[in-house]
Amino acid sequence: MEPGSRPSGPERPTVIISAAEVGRANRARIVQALADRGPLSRADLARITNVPRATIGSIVKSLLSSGWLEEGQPRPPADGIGKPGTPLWFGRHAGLSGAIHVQPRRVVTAVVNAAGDILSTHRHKIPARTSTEGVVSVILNAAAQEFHHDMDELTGIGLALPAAVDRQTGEVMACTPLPALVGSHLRQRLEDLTQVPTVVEEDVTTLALGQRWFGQARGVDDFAALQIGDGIGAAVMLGGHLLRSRVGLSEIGHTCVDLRGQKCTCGLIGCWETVASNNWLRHTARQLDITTSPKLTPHRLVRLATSGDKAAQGLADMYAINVAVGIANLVQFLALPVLVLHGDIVGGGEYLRSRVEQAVIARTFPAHVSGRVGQLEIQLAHNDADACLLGAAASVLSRTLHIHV
Amino acid sequence: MEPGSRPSGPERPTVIISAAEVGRANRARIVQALADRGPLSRADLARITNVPRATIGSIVKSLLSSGWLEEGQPRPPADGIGKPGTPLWFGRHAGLSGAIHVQPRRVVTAVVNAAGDILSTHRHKIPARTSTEGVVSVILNAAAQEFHHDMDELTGIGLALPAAVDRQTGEVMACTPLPALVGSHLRQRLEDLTQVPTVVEEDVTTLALGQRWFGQARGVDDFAALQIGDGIGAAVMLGGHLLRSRVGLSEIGHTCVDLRGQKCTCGLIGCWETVASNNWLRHTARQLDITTSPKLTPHRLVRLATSGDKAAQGLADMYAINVAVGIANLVQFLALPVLVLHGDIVGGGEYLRSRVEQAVIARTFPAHVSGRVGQLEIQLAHNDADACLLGAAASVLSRTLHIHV
DNA sequence: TTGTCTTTGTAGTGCCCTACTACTTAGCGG
DNA sequence: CCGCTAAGTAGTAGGGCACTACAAAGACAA
Repeated sequence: MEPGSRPSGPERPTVIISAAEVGRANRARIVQALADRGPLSRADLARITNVPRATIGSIVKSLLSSGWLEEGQPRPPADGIGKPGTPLWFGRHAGLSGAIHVQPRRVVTAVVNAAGDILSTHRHKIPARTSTEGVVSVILNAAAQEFHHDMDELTGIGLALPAAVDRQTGEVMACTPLPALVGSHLRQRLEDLTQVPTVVEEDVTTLALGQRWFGQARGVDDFAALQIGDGIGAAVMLGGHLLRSRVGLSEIGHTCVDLRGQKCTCGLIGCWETVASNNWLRHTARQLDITTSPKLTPHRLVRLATSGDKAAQGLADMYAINVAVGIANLVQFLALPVLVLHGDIVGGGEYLRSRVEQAVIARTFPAHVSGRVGQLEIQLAHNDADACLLGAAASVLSRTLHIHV
Repeated sequence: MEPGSRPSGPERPTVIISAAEVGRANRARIVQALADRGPLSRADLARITNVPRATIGSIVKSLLSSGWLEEGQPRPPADGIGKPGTPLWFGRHAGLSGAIHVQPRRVVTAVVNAAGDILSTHRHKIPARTSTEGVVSVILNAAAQEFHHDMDELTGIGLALPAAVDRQTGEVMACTPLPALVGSHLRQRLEDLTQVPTVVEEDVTTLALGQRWFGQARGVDDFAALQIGDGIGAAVMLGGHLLRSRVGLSEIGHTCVDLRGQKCTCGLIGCWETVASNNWLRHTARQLDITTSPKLTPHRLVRLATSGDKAAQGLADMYAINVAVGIANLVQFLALPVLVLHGDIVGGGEYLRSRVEQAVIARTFPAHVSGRVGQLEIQLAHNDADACLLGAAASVLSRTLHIHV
């Protein structure tokens, strides 16, 4: 092959690793190993990483002196033989992140440590129909109040937005619930205010990071977090890394599952969202003469179904199948063994979860589901309320620690 | 968050980076930078990597002495000012890989260097209806013949199979065209024969690697290679890494695009393959009374269409749309800017390609297609014939060089 | 109480690798 | 021949892990 003209991809700069970066990367790995597995002694870490204890000792020493880790009370080994190891765990003020979760009607802020403890949190209302400046000032004020105590301790601030975010600049590209946020230079303004590095992420992305660092997917390298409600979003981790293109948006809710289906609000045909969103649920409920006084949600649907309403049971089954179709596509494509559900669908509880799981299994090859992989697990998020907040903190950790050497 | 019980994911071992690994990784990055961009001087490399020239000098020195790189004739810089740089490029016998491409009816072998030059190649027939032992012995003999000259120079052997392969063991899990290969311990037997480390990959995976190292996607970090013919397969690179779950198969051809569609041979409903495979093409042609004496292929279909056959034109449009639906899903999900097509569809030429591209654009959001991303590009593979062979070699390079530090 | 066994944590040295500075080499043009 | 620019190279410094040997801490038995 002649070394002639080449296609000019948007080039990722080639990186040469220096000794100092090795140190940073190794410290980060120790931190992540602890986050994944809980408190461990130096000897435990040495076994896991397959390096001499002395090496771990020196890495840990720097983490201890910088305040990331603390030594616990020595604990005798399981078989009672040998010197007790000293468990290492995060200090209460280690790896502090500022977390901001912007929702359509309010802003929630928190300070979170590396162990995932929420040290403080507050809520702030966003007035309806507010200008860009109005929304931004609510967010900035919320940040100023929440963070002013620990401002110099914060390693970073994470911002979870219900919006499409440009990965390079952090700029909001599109935001249905709060259109005012588009082009608001939010990251820059937060950094100007706080002097703390700030990372802006789409909310569903933070869900995956939050589950990975602090939640049900701790230590799990291959899984997806899905948010299913008014719309559908997903973030996938594969090999411990988020799936994200250098540029452009992930719109799994607008992938086609129904060639000859309904036209979606986005203009395309047969999007997954056209058959598995709250809108579909309400529209179909009306067609089936299922009426609930407030707007129908998966939660209310399941209440009806479990109270014996046949039509509601039928609708719940259809909804489960429609949700499952998109999930099954994800599983067929990427062979993900774990999926964590967030959003309104969580209100459907075990009733809905089991039906979705069965439907996904029915729509995927057995190889992914049984055999060596173990069971395919579809889980409901345990902490759906705080998930984005923890996720925002997790994105700070990922940013600071994941030296992708 | 209390460090209590954790889910036990199939754990990726935590790795600590040593100084020696830094050296290997940096040498690998220099090699890849050259493969991506063509011959470069040390100073060029230093600019690209943003490190001092002296550092590059020392890295290059070891690559020169180990025979990977050679110095070319010094070439004066573009503006004629300053000392001419010495271009570095792969030696003709640098990074030799053995490549084996197993097809349903034959085995093709080759020796390929790091520049992607095929130094020698041969074909061997596989007799019809052969036992496991029969197929294996054809492959082993082919390897023995092709490689016995350069056996100790080979950095590895790459094997591209039309089969689902277990990522950990290299064992064939399923193989429709050659069922005899299942459980044949092919990798082990090749390694026993040659004493050279061997990597076994599904053919479509090697296509992506081949395009990345030697083909149209050189230097491109985000793209997909698709094989569209009797079935549909895809391999995706994101951020320069292959998308692959730790375990389990990627079956994008069996993702659902048609909720209420036909039953697929795999047992699921509305798989992409049910509307975009050669089988669909032939079945629909019969329904439309389009007849060709031998079996219909995209190539023959386009010949009919361009010769004025209205029915064939209509069928080609439908085929393009059906192919586009699945590609559009991929683009919506992962925002891939480049897609390279392999397989029978390549026979459809520009006529078919442009129709597929238009249909994909019509089924994706403008954001991915225009704007900062640049145009969405759907390309036909230029070297479809040798693609898997080069891909097999590329998978060896990826394996030997991609120290995922 | 003491010695043995096992395991944990730590010095201290050596090696690998990149960063940095200063120098040599090489071509061009006046 | 000199000045200018850029490429390539010693040689030293420093960061960081590997390795070996050793001290420390508990369990247990003589």
